[in-house]
Amino acid sequence: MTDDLTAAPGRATLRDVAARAGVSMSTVSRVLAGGYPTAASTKDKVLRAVEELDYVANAHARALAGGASKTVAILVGSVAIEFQAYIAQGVEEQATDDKHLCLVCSTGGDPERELAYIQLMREQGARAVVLVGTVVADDAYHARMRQFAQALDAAGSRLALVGRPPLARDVPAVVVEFDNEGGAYAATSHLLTQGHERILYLGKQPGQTTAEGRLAGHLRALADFGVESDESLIVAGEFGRQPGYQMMTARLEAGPVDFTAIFAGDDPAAAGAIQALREHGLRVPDDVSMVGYDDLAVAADLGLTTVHIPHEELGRTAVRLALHQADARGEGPGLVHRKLATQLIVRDSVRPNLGPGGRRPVRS
Amino acid sequence: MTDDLTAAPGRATLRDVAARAGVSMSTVSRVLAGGYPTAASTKDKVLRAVEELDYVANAHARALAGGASKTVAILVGSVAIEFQAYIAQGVEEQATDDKHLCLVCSTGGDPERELAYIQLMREQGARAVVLVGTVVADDAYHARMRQFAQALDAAGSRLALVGRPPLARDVPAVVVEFDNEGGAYAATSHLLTQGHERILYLGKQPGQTTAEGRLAGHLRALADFGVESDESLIVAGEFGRQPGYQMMTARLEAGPVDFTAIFAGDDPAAAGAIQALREHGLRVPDDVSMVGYDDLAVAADLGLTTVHIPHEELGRTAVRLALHQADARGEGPGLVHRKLATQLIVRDSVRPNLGPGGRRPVRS
DNA sequence: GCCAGGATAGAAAGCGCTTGCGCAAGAGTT
DNA sequence: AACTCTTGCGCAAGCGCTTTCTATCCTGGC
Repeated sequence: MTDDLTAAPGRATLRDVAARAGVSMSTVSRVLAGGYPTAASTKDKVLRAVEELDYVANAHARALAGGASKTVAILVGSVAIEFQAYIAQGVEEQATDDKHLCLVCSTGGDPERELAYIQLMREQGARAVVLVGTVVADDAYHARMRQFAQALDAAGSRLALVGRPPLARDVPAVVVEFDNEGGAYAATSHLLTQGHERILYLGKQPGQTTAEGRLAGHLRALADFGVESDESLIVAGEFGRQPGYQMMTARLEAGPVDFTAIFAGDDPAAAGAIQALREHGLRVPDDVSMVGYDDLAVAADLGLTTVHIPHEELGRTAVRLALHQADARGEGPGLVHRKLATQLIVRDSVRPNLGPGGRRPVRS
Repeated sequence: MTDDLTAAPGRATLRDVAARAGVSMSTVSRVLAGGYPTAASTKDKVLRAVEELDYVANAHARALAGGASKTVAILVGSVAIEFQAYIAQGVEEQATDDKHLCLVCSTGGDPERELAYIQLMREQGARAVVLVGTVVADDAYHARMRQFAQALDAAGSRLALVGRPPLARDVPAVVVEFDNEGGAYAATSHLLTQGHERILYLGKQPGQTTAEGRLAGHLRALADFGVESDESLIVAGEFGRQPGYQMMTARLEAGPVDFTAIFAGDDPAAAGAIQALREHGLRVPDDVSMVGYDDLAVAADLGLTTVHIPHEELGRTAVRLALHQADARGEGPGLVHRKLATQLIVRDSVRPNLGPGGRRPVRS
């Protein structure tokens, strides 16, 4: 029915097209590539032959002969993790805009697999390899990563780290971070401005740069507003819904509600905390105010005030920088470092604190 | 510091390794490929040379010479759409399990781009191309898609459709659907069993097979329980949070609350509807019961009773079937069709209806 | 009218790797 | 002791495409 042209078994090659069009392979190649003077009649014949044979170029042969391969790879823990999916989306878009193909690999958060994939991407000749998400990094991992960065660079490719700290100043790589400290400062400032002084911080994780940045911003805001920080108001735990729920539950069962607001390390943790609060008869924001971080879908659903991270822009920036390293002025030899701003998104999870011990906004 | 081995500019080739190891290229190739008798000493020399030169194979050359390319492609509307991300995750996992690389492309829901990408995947020699998500399909689109399926098949590749109806019985492709009708039947039955008879259905979309299946299941349940269906209880509109909010708001403002439960076409729509209800002073499940569909994260957050779709399994099944077509018995010539079961997930958004006009459960 | 130079197109040399084929040797076979 | 199998490895032929390097032919300029 529709197969009048897929006559030949297998797949037509450049040679077949050339034969059919009655020209040389070089000519066909040039017509297809463009940018070379070709007689209209010849071009016609070639195009017709291509059509008739349903010719499809072999990308591998092309890459082999032509050199560059035009692919960008992104290694995520999982695309099913919203945060990483957004970044992947940005990477994919920018790659497409730059006429590159996007290879996505899930590492499952396993450093071993991540390293293995980088190697694989080297084989693929990926022009850029962007790494997203957290992995526990020991020294061996760091060393190999440095080596990879070097190797990729030597091969005209580039390693890009998103949301991770730079490996070192002398390692050629693109690093795109977002402002954890600044966003947290804004969030806590918002709470303080609304009269909250006893703010519970959920999600302290020593050694995890993202978490550390947020806590630092929180503490700096406290200090700037002249509010003493209270160790008992900082609870350690991971990010995520489940941990958030557990941290909150534990805190509620361990003692009194001696805080009027909560700053959850990320939105999912906030969601979990909200559930825990509800189970203890506490409502947000009626009884307790809450702010989160990341601005994921759940934040919108819950009406949660949070800190927006320009996820897609992070991804886009990473590949843009990696692909056009010429435009990018680095800090160290080859190191290009960017930090994107975050932004406070005010919704309905914070209420002014007017109760006993509370006070009106410090300024305006 | 760590670059004692990346001495050579550019990248070491098989030839370099062979020279360094003092053997022929063929030998190196065989050692690396394995599955060929090789003297231990030779193998040692080769491996050492590989190490010393930091040799990385050229995947393109390998694909060109060896034949197969070992990549699987997935075309989604956007990985930032949770539903599709889950499926992509499944595809990625199965591809990895089968030693394939996974190429992810976002079409933005544009049929044109989708078609263009399929062509590109043909060039890449992808072993399978899985299509996810909805696109408006006109006849021309259908015709070209059929042609692509045919062409991919002829090239030893395979087209896989996830969550879409088959193109035709005679088109070689893998089709993996999930049971919309059955899931909806279960959801509505659940509502009916809880004594709800006046159920508002949100999201009628003629011509959209997914939506049609769900509505059909809903109606069949109604019929089986001897409840007359009421046209006024079926509101047309798209899936998604925004449409859900709007459908609900419009309904609420247009007339009385003459229903005790709501069946939202998908979870986001349910979330939107819940917000609209709240804005009108109605609470779920206190005032109105609600069920959704898809079992996305928001359903867990909202405690929404919904229908679970085995997203990842859909993706995995698609590539499994596409890659091992031998195991798969088809319906038509080359058509492999699977329909995965869905499952009702009961949470806290449905309350028995005991009010006037309500009645105790029909059975049990 | 003759030549420089642009427009066109072909021949051929690879890109880096896999593999069929052939050739040594050492290991078994009668 | 002559002979057939393995085992181990090198040779060389491509895989399908891009890209110099050339070879024509045609045009205008002086």
